[in-house]
Amino acid sequence: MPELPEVETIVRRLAPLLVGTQIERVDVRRDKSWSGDAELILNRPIVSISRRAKYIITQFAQTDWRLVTHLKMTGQLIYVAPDATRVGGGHPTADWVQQLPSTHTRIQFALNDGSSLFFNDQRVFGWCRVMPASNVDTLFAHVGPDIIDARVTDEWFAQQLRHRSISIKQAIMDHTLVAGVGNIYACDGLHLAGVSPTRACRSLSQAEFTNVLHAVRTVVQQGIELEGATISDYTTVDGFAGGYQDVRRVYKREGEPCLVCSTPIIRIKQGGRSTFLCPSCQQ
DNA sequence: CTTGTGCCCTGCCAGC
DNA sequence: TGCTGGCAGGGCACAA
Repeated sequence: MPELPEVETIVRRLAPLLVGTQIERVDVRRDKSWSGDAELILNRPIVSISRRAKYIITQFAQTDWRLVTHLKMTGQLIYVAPDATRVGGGHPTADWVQQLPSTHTRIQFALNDGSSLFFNDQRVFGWCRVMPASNVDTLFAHVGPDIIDARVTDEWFAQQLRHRSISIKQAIMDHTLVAGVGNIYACDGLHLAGVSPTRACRSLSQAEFTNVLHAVRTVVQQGIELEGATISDYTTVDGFAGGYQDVRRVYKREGEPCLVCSTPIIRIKQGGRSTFLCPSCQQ
């Protein structure tokens, strides 16, 4: 489940590989995963690849048309160099190369340097869209600042939530408020903060809001440093796992001991989503 | 404006 | 063994 750290990792790895190259061909293997006119972005040097919230934006020279990608839960971007080696220097095992395109490959991009980029997505929730820059602005008009953005101050964060009746967990996952936080880092952040995910926002003090904000930021930053969490489908662009899953605090650790107090982690439902918490540390 | 619900889609897995 | 129903979930449309 790619969240801000996973998408950030993908963008950091992909940018130096793709900037300056041109997309020569787009092979749409599943219509649902693509919209817009691919011709508008073909054979133009890629100028930049960036991230906003969990969206990936690719800019091309001399055009306002952008390629915007959202991986949703199971999307992957996998880069294969011209000689079919992994970016990380791993040996190109036959099975790894032959797996691409796989049954889950929805879009295949052919670059002018002979490399390929595969957009894989098991559940077909993710998408790639060609859209003008103005539509990208519209897309982000109602997306809050990234959780790691310095403009999210302690005071502003508390101000936004102080009178809300929704739970603190649902609030930090609401990307119209702050963007980039999904289930993994929301659960782990609240555990680090020692705050119950079921607490209504309006019951938190200023100190607790500050505590929660800083804790969520801490785990998100840790996720970036460890190149994301590989729990189900996420991989780095060269097909390797991230490192955050090994240090995660509560997410998908139901029944396992709390890292702080050894109480078994429990799972509850909030708004149709699973929430993991320590019933002792997070009263 | 705020909050809640259902939908999109596929593969996995527990249970029979 | 083989089938089936339930589940997972980010973002959005829509209802209340």
